[in-house]
Amino acid sequence: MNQAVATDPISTCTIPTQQAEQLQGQLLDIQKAQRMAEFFSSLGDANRLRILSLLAEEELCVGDLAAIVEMSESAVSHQLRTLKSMRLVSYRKQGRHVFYRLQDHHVLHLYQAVAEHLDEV
Amino acid sequence: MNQAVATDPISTCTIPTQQAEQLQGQLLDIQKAQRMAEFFSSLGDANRLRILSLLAEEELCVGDLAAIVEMSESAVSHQLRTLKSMRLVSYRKQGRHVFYRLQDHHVLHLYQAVAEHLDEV
DNA sequence: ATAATATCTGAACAGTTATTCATGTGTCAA
DNA sequence: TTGACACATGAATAACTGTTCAGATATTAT
Repeated sequence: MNQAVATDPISTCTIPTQQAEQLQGQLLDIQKAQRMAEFFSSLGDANRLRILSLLAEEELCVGDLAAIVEMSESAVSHQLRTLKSMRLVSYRKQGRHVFYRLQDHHVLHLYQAVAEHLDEV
Repeated sequence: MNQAVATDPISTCTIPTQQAEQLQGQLLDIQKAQRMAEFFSSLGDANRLRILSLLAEEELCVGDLAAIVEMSESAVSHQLRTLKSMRLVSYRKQGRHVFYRLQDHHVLHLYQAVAEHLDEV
């Protein structure tokens, strides 16, 4: 149905229009770009990274996390919420405690890769 | 000199204080956490990712980038500025054009890793 | 029940960020 | 020189984000 939509010609300055159109095909589509951006953003906060650095060692409850990173329990809870929504952490409830842990080690590898990358420079 | 600073005892709820102190040693220090957060944040914007996805293919000037991603040249220039400050892209000037390219392929690998990670779920 | 503990939640506020707009700089062509 | 083009920059505005605060929920102990 909506194939061959006549879009405006791309007004380029150095490359031919045809090449520009081809590159537009390579272009990361907006929705995926948005999802990736949200993922990276979820790692784009120092306190969330600090929390993750602890959870990389062992599972911890909110109160202990808060005590160790020296943040309010509320602030930690809010941050865990966003980490949870990005599936970076999961949790189990035990009595009145909630223990959080890394959801998988993909994240840890990413974290380590960037840590090393920044040391290089 | 400033070793053995007597800090307040950590008031934990489930783990012993001693363990909490040990974990505090494992904790990502604030300055490094901040640098890592800035790095991840620089990837935390859909338009910047889209720009990077093009530069992953080939070097491009600002005007062509703007035309392909359909943003104003000013907006693209601002974004390139932050990518440049994070050493994600570099550039060369040629006449009145400025050609940007990925600074290294570390970034590309990171980008690809996350792209795949998000496809998994 | 009541109180204390552990966590979560929503509103509010401050700080940050991305875009637009107007303007400035540098390069090329006529 | 003049004008057009490519890009950069600063200010302003709107949207977003992280924290605090007050209060809600749920669990355990008394």
